[in-house]
Amino acid sequence: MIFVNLTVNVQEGVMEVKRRLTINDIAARAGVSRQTISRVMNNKGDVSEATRNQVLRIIQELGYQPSLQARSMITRQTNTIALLLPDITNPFFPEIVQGVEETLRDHGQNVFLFMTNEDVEREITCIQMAQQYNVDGVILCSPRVDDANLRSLIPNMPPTVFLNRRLDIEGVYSVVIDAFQGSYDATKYLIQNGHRNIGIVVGPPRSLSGVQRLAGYKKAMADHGIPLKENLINEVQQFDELDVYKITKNFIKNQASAILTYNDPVAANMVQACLDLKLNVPDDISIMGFDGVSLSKQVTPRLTTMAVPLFEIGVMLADMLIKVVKGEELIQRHVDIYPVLRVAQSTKAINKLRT
Amino acid sequence: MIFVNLTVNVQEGVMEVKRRLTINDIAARAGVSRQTISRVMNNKGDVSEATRNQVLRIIQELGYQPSLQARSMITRQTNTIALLLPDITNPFFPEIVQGVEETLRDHGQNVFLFMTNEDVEREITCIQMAQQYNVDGVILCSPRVDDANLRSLIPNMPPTVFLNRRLDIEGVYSVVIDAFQGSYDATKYLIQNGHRNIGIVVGPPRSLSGVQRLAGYKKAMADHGIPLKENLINEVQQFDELDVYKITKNFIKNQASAILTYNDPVAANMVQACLDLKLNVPDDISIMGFDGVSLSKQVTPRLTTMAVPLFEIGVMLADMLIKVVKGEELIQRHVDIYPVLRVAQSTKAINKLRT
DNA sequence: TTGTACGCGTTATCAA
DNA sequence: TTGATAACGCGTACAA
Repeated sequence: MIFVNLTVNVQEGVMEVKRRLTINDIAARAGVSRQTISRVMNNKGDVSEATRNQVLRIIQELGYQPSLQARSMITRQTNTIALLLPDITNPFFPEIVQGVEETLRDHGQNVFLFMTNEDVEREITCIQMAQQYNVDGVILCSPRVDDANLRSLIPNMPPTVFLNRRLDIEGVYSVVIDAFQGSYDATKYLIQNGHRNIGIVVGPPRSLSGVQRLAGYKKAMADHGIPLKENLINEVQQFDELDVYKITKNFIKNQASAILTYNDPVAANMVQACLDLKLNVPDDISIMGFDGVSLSKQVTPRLTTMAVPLFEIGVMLADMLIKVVKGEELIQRHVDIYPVLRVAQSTKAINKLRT
Repeated sequence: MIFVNLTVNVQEGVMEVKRRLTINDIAARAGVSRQTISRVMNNKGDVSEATRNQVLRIIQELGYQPSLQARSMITRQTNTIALLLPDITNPFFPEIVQGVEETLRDHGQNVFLFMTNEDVEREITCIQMAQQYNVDGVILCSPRVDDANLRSLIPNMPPTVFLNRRLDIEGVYSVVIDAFQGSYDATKYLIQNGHRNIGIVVGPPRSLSGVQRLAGYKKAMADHGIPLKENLINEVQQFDELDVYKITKNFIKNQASAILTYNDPVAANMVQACLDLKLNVPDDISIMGFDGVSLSKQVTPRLTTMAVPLFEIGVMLADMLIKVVKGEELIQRHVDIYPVLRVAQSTKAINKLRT
């Protein structure tokens, strides 16, 4: 948006107007046609060395910047992608965004950021917005269980890569953190460290990963012959209604020796709740986080957690999308990410005799 | 990007092609001219109720979505703003982004996200990108001290609101957190709680707020008649070279009873360093954070910090920009934000006898 | 109330 | 090697 000043005659007299500097201005100044300018800028077609230098000099001098909108009307590419996520204040996302942004930048793509607040209506609105802006692709994270809505949108969507949602539809791609496996491994780790009364907090049944986590937990318990206790399974109905103190007390009342949470912030809050209730972590109770965000290393005790390579996930999402947009064949349409156990200070082996 | 299927005759026979559905398709289908469609979509001009309904039905049915690029070529508004920040993984930013995004959304504006990594080159590139996309406005956070570069860019920039940088130039707006006052108040609080050996970590001299923090600290010390000790002032030369353990040890060696940090993550790390060094916080040493991000409430002990209303700052930035973009007069071109002391558990009054 | 003609800034096609 | 012309999808001024 580099401007040129013009004096214009209007009824009232003379006026100074700012107008965007266009390719025509450069052409006029250089005494050549628009075409030549275009050719120089895009390195397409033959231009004599003399004209090229002349044109480049003028572009430089006047500070001309082409309008990407006008360009994309012709090329049918906007070099923009839409990144939809529920909530950037969830520490799960910033690193992913970082990975996405850096990778896309390297490929000349820019990012439209949409925040959907876990709201389906809004999600649809955002997708439509993205479509109206003619984005080249979409990276979409909507961690809820209602494929139906999404499926109906997909046929009309630009190339899309999903995070944490696997849809087996032609032309749909995804990176999915294996919450089942993560939860299974976490539970197994606790069991192997002598815990039998293992509590678990999971998100609402609407949450895709919540369902999988619970399944992983149950499978691990079953595989080790430990009967489930309903009062050690705490399903939060709404994320924003999570009352950590209440459920912590509840777990304690039911003699949990270890608790599995669904992310590090919840684990951190639970550690505080325990301390406030005069319980030592991990001596009296073990608490596990999930995701391995930086917070998990900043709290005391440092959280034992199932670490996920967030930045790399962002890079993958972007890389996959770039390939699809470019029309390259993707070898893997779906990538599974396995969380890795990272043992720190918030969990502890207990006396096997304790039940 | 809602498509229409076309059968096209090509040399080899017949081919199926997807093409974007345009206003012309709707017009043809409805048996009216494009203009009528346009009028309906934008609620401009008179359209008979019958035609309007007819048109709306067809739009709905075919799922037509206008191209915002084409539209903005005419209207000269893209309804997009660029948000430039150094690093979204810094917990200072997500809440601000949230505030910005929600507010802009309410005004029909969408967000281009650019991450600059504290790199001047990249910052300039991003600004140019934003210009090429014809964004309506820019929200820019570049917390470094080199106004010169920026000043030369400003004349050609779309309306811009700065975060944490005040430039007294006509048509430039800003929201600035008063790091001087914040640091002054933090220091004063510690002094009033009996501390005299107060250490401070500040960012590199290139960092705008770093300079101000140091000034605030020095002023508070001077105002209370406490002589400065050079070895209690620790200027980090590069943010990424920050070695919290080393400086913590150094502070301890120099008998600091309290330490001022420049943000909550650093404070959290320092707390851990102290614990690892067998010092209790706050009994042996008081540590203060800055910003009051959620981390400050999640660590143990909870951090005493200078809280800043991050979400609201995002809202302000967006509100100001919206007004400027709409050509409304801004009463306040600059807004100062004063950090508020939030006392928690990481600081403590000490025996006045101790030096 | 509706339609015609033009322009926005760029690239693609073809001819010179 | 270069230029004229059309096209992209839409909105606006004006005419019908």
